[in-house]
Amino acid sequence: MGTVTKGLELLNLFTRQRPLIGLSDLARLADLNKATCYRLVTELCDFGLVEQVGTAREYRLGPTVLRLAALREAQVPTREAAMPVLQALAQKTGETAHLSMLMGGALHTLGYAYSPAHMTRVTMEDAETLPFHATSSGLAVLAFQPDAFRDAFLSQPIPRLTGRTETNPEALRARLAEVRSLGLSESRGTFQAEVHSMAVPLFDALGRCMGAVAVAALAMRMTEPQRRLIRFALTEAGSEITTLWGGTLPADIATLWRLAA
Amino acid sequence: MGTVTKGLELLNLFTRQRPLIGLSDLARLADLNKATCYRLVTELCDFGLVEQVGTAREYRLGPTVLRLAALREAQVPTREAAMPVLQALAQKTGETAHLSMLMGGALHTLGYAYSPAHMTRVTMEDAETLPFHATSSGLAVLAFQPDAFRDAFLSQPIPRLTGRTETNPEALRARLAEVRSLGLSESRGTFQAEVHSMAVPLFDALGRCMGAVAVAALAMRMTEPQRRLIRFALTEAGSEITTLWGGTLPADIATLWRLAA
DNA sequence: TATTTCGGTTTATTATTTGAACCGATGGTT
DNA sequence: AACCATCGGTTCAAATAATAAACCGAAATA
Repeated sequence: MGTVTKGLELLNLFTRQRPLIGLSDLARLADLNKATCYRLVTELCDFGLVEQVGTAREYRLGPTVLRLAALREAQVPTREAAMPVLQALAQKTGETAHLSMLMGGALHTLGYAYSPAHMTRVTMEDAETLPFHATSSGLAVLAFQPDAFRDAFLSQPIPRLTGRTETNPEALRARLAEVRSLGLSESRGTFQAEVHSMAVPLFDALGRCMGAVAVAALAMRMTEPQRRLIRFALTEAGSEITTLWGGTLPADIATLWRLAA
Repeated sequence: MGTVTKGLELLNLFTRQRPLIGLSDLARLADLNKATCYRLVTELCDFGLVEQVGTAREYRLGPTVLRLAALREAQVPTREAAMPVLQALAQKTGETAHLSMLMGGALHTLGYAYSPAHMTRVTMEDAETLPFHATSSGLAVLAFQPDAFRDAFLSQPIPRLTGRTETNPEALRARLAEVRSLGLSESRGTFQAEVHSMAVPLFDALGRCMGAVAVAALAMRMTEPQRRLIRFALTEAGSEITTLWGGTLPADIATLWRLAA
């Protein structure tokens, strides 16, 4: 592994649950020598990707990430462009709509929109990491990745997150084949017990799957007519966002979606 | 210079004017061997900080920056917290309000707000780099940096940007002393010929200057009464944002601002 | 068709990274 | 108050990873 990667991996240790990390913790979490870790985190600090805060001298993500994000959105308005579609999707379905994207090999929440239709709803957090095997978005994306990527993921240990999480690699392989044949994925309580969701993949200009749009609802509201409605709204939103991103829907997916509608 | 820094410096080559860069260009711009550059940019790609686009295989900033920015804002709502103050400032002064922050040793635009009061206005771009010597924000921030930082900047060649730009290091040193004694800075056509602006510094919890708020107007509208109004609104906004950021206004600055009002 | 430049790869040489030991400071515990 | 563990940070010889030049086929450019 290159030194740059080692340094960048440090950034991944900062999460919503653990926003502040001291030097020793950082070294332990990253499995690095403390001196090495110090040198790396100092370089990240100099660049502003990380900053040191308060008297405890703990580290956290720095302001430079905001600048880079502003530059990125100015050039490729990924999030901004998709948000209106997401809001419309939440509106049409009366449930939580959700956009995720592959970032550095993992799937992360890019944005979401709620519907005021019900007093109970599935809530989301930006930048959250989504497990490939236990979410509809994860399945939708994993199904359309190159074989090598899928194989690499399925050969790792797969954690059970709820009583219904599928953890058998071969069973998952079958589910992914099914997702490919439908152009659409579902999860039923496999990530959070009371949540059912449906998702469709999103594609870039080269036909690579880059992310997913999903609708998540409390299990009890996922009736058959509601699922039909969601399926229709989802495929529509999937087409729109793919287009907005300058992507092209693979012909077979387009056909599948037309049939589903 | 560490390898991580070398890799991160590549990120700084992507700007609003030059969002896409090919491998050879990247190597030339960074003054690196092509093989070295390739290895570095590949590592950035793997992490998603950079992505390769289209058939020309050019590189641009990647989606991971969005995820990091979301995490950062969730923990430290720097931008989000300051935006309402900025909007109020634009409203009160009838001119463009502008927030900048030190990021990795350079000053960058973090946000801005326009006023509808006039049909002509100073326009801004997010993430733009602001020269320390030629903008009111730059002077406000530079004035309150540690001596080593200021000396390092002033010992570099200082570019002339307009006919009125001050480029003499000693003259600049005098201006910075003046800014310190007023707690406020001004620029008159030193960055863009027709723009006058005023700025105040912002401080963090340890009393370090982290950025600036500014109001920028067309030169012809910067009358003396207007400057008084702006001075008052700016110091108010500076106090508010410093507080929102969890910072503390140095006692002497607080006194200077009270006198100015 | 000839030539340059492109993105990417290979290799021995070289310079950087690494990790154990160490430092003074801090903060509980006895 | 003495003790002990742990903190952030530093040092330096040993080990490893980064580097640069030459090279490749493909694609522009002439």
